[in-house]
This record gives sequence, C-alpha cells and structure tokens, in this order.
Amino acid sequence: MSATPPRLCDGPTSQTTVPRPYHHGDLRAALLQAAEEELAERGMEAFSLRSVAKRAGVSHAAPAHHFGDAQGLLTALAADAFRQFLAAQAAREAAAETDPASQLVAAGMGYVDFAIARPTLFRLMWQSDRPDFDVPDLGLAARAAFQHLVDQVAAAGGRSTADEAAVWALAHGLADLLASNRLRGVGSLDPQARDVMVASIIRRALPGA
Amino acid sequence: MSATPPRLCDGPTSQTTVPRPYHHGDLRAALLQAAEEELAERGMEAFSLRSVAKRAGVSHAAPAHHFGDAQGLLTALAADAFRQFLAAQAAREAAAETDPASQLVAAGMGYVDFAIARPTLFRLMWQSDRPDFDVPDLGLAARAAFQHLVDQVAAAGGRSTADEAAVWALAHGLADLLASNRLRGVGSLDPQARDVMVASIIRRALPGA
DNA sequence: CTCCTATCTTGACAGTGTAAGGATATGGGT
DNA sequence: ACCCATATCCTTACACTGTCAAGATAGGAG
Repeated sequence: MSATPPRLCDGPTSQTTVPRPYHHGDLRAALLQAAEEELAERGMEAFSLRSVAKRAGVSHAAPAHHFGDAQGLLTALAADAFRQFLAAQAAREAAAETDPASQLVAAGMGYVDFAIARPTLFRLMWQSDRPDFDVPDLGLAARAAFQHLVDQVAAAGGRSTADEAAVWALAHGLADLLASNRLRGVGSLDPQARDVMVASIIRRALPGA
Repeated sequence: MSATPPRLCDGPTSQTTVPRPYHHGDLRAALLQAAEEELAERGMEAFSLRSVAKRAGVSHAAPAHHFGDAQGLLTALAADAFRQFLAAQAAREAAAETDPASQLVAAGMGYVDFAIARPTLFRLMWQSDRPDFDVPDLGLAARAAFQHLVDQVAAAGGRSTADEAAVWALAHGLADLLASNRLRGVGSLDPQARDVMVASIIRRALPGA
C-alpha cells in the first residue's frame, strides 16, 4: 500500500492522466490514513484538508461527504487512535505477570509504547484542540482509555485521588516528553534498556511504595 | 489614492471614530498581550494574525514589522512564557525551606503553578509546533527552564538518568493534565489542599525515595 | 428500462498569511 | 526654519484554505 491505488481500470488507459475511478471504494479509510501521513510529515500546523484529499487522489471537497469538515476528520482519527492506544496497553498486560502491580506497570508501559511508536497520533489525542471530544465516538473512546489506568490503580491497592493522579501523571509525563523527543537520556536507549528504565520509573508512583 | 481613511487626530477627538494615532507607541508589547488574549479566548486552532492585529487596533500587516510572521509572534510569546515559567519556580523556591529536597519539590510546584495559572501559555510552550525553538531567544529560554529542574534533581542527590526523568515526567505530567483540566480530582481542590497533594505526589519521584 | 441514493467533482466565496510598495511620524543635521 | 533618513504603519495583491451549492457519475432496486 504505497502509492495511490489505481483501481478499477474498466476503461482502457486512453487518457493521458491515469483514469481515476469516480468511486474510490474505501475513501473513508484512505482519507484517515492519508491524514495521519500528512500529520506525520508536515505537522499539525500545516495540516490541510486539501492536502489530505490530494494525497488520497481525490478532489478537495470529497472528504466532506465522509467527515463533514476538517474537525470531523481529525475527530474520527483521534477516536481510532484512542482505540489503538488502549490496545497497546492491553498488549503489554497480556505479556506481563498477572498480579495487580505488574499489570499496572504494564499498562503504563503500553501508554509509553504508543507515544513512542505513534507520536503523531499521541499529540493529536492529547495536545490538540481540533478533535471534538463531545462527539460520542471520540468521547467514549477517550474516557475508556484513561479510565483503564484508573481501574488498574484501584486494583493495585490505590485508594486516594493522589494515587490515581501520581500514576497517571507519571505515565503521561513520560509519554509526552518521549513523544516530543525531549527526554534524550531515555529515548535514545535501545528498546530493552528503555523498557527496564520506564518500568522502574513508573513503579515509583505505585500506591504504597 | 483610494477612499481616504478617517485619520489624523489633529483636533482632539473631533471625529466620530476613535482617532488612532499612526504610531502606536509600544505596539510590540500590545501585540504580545493581544496574542495571549486571543489564544485564551479562541484557542490555538482559531489563532489568526489578523485577529490579533484587529484586537490591538492596528492593520493586519502591522505585526510583520515587529515579528516577521505569525510564527515569529508565537515564538516571541513562548520565549516570554518560558521566562515567566522559570520565575514561577523561583517564587516557590524562595518561599520554601532551603534544603535541596524542599527546593526540588518547590520547583515542581512552581512548574504546576504556572500550568494552572496560565494554561494557554503552557500549551503554547509544550503542546504546539508553531513556536520555532531554533530561534536563540526561545531556545535558550526553554533550555534554561527545564535545565533548572535537572539541576535541582542533582542537588537533591539524583545520580541517574532515571532520577531526572522521573521528577521531570511527574511534574510535567501533573502540569499538563491540570492545564488541560483532565485531573478533576486534583484541579477542583482549593489552592491549599491542592498544594499539599501536589507536593506529596512530586515527592514520590524524589531520588532515593 | 427508469429512478433513487450515495458518492465524487466542479465552481464559488470569505477568510488567512505574507510580500511589495506607499504613507506617515520622529528626529538629526544644516 | 528647512530637509531628509529612518522606523513605523497602511494599502494592495496573491496564493492558499475551509466550506457551501449544484452538477456529474456509478450501482442497485423496482
């Protein structure tokens, strides 16, 4: 899935330009992918609906039918991101010991994993006011994502608001600074060494430590 | 040679429109303040150079002479913000005990203070790609600001990269979540109770704890 | 076959950032 | 007193953006 998929060439390529089929087939998914690529390459500031449409090989107004406006596209992209974010935490938990403390540390590591692997989406989720969190699809996904960490804290024996805040803030701060590449001392480690250090840092916030 | 604009207050307030003097006097500072107000009221997404100029009562191209372009204005605003940010930490330190651990906790609380008091500037500093950190004025101010926390960690006995990362990540995560109003359990406390809780949370990351 | 609907295109409009050049004040030199 | 050099601010213009309105196109239901 590299370049624009020239699909459905019913008509023989008689035109000088590659004949673009009128109906894309799965434009919605293609636009979401193009949007993430645009964000990664050109940044949130330079993000433009028209660039996304051009990248998907489609007219500048085509996204409107699927997402309404630019905010709608970014809202849908952020909702998908929160679901992947939760999946990253679940992946760490599945590979960890089953005791509550280990599960909590694993969730935090998944939180950080996602921020390092998909910094563009992480910034869209937490550091942009363009997605509309009042849209149920995004609001529910977001609440589910960080409620998960709160639940893990409670399971690990956390009782106070301070316990929740400490774990969340530490995981979030690590993730944020790493996604922005501002923690060179940690971010430049190889993955294994980084895992060890991240785990040891997250453990500092554990309730009753 | 077009429709001559109503200008030039030779007579004192004789015109119906408020006579705008051709030379503002301190347009640069006025633009910085207007920019912060615009950001606070309408958000980073809706930020526009023209709106800032209109708020300062000046033509849409007047900012160019002082800041070059929109990025230049936001860069200058961010640089000022980092200096105020550092001042907030210094204020807390001056009011704290002089032992290294107390000074470190005080710095972290100043970090959080600023995020709560000026969330708009905090987000500009850490969550926007519009300021240009390659401009020396901003780059130096930013490095000085977070280097300060690292120095405090070392003074308090921190030896490892993990110590630095833990303290910075915890303070930054707290500040970020509070600036975005996502830690209701902490953010809704009265200032004194919040201070106590923030201090207790930051202490968890202290080296050797 | 006809018609309906979803999808995509084209064309238009207001608003934006920025560059180029003109207008205006301030102050220093004569 | 006059004149001009400079900094400051304005006007105009252009390319680009998001969004709306209306038309074109495909695929399927009847």
